[in-house]
Amino acid sequence: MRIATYNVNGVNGRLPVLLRWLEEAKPDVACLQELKAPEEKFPLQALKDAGYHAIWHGQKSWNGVAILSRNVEPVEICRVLPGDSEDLHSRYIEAEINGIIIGCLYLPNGNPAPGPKFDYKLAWFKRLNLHAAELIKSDKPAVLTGDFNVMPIELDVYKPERWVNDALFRRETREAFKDLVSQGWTDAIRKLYPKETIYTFWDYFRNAYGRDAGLRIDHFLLSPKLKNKLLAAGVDKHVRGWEKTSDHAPVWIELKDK
DNA sequence: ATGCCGTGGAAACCACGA
Repeated sequence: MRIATYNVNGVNGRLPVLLRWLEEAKPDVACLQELKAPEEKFPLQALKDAGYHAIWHGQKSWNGVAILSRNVEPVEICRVLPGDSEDLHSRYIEAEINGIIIGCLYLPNGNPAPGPKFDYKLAWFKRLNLHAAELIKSDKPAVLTGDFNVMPIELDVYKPERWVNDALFRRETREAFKDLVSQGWTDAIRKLYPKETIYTFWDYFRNAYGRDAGLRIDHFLLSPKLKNKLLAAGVDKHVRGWEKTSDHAPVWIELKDK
C-alpha cells in the first residue's frame, strides 16, 4: 500500500499538475494540504474520473485538507483536530482506509515569531500531540502525515544558521516535534535515510529548486504497529520542476500489505 | 537578510505562505 502526501498550494489552480502526478505515481492514498478552496469548490468529479474517492475539509482562500483513496472509500473519523472549538481553520482530517488510521494535517506556519501566529502554532502542536498520544494508546496501525511546517534537525535545512529564529525551526517548534515522535512514532524518511539530505519544499524565488536550497517539512509518522511494515519511502522531486507546480513536492511511503 | 513568486479573493491591491 502506497500512501502519499502533497501540499498542492491551491487544488484548483494545481489541478492539471495534481492529475498528472496521480496518473504517474498512482498512490493508493493521497493526503492533500492547502486546498485553498471552499467546501463546494473541491474538484471531486475530476478526481473521481482519475479513479479516486475523496473526503475533504475546505475553507475559503486558505488551508484545506483532503484524503484521496483509490478503489476504496475512506471512512471519515473526524475533520477537526480535537481540543479547541474556537479554531475554525481546516487543518486536519482523519480516515480509516484498509484498517489503517490516516491523519492528514496542515500544521500552522507560525511566522512571524514570536507573536500571536507563533502562539497559535504551538497551541495547535500541543493539541496534535494530545491527539497523537490517543492514537498511540489505541494501539491501532496509524499514520500521521502532511505539512508539519517543521524541519526536525539541521540536516533538513539547506542553511540552518539562517533559520534559527524562524517559526519552522525555532527551538520550541523542534522540541514539540521531538516530543511527538518520542511518543512512539517513527519518522519514515529518517528511518530509511538517517544521514541523507532530503527536501520536500523549495521556495519559488531565487531559483531555490535549481540551487537545491530546500527544506524537509512534509513528514510521515508511523505508529508502532506500522514501523516494521515500511518497505520504501521517497520524494517525487521531479514534480517540483513541472510548469505551474506547487512549491512542495509529493512525499510517499510504501507499506507491506500483510 | 529579504515573500524577490504564487494563489485566491476582492477589487485592480491585499493577505498569506515558509
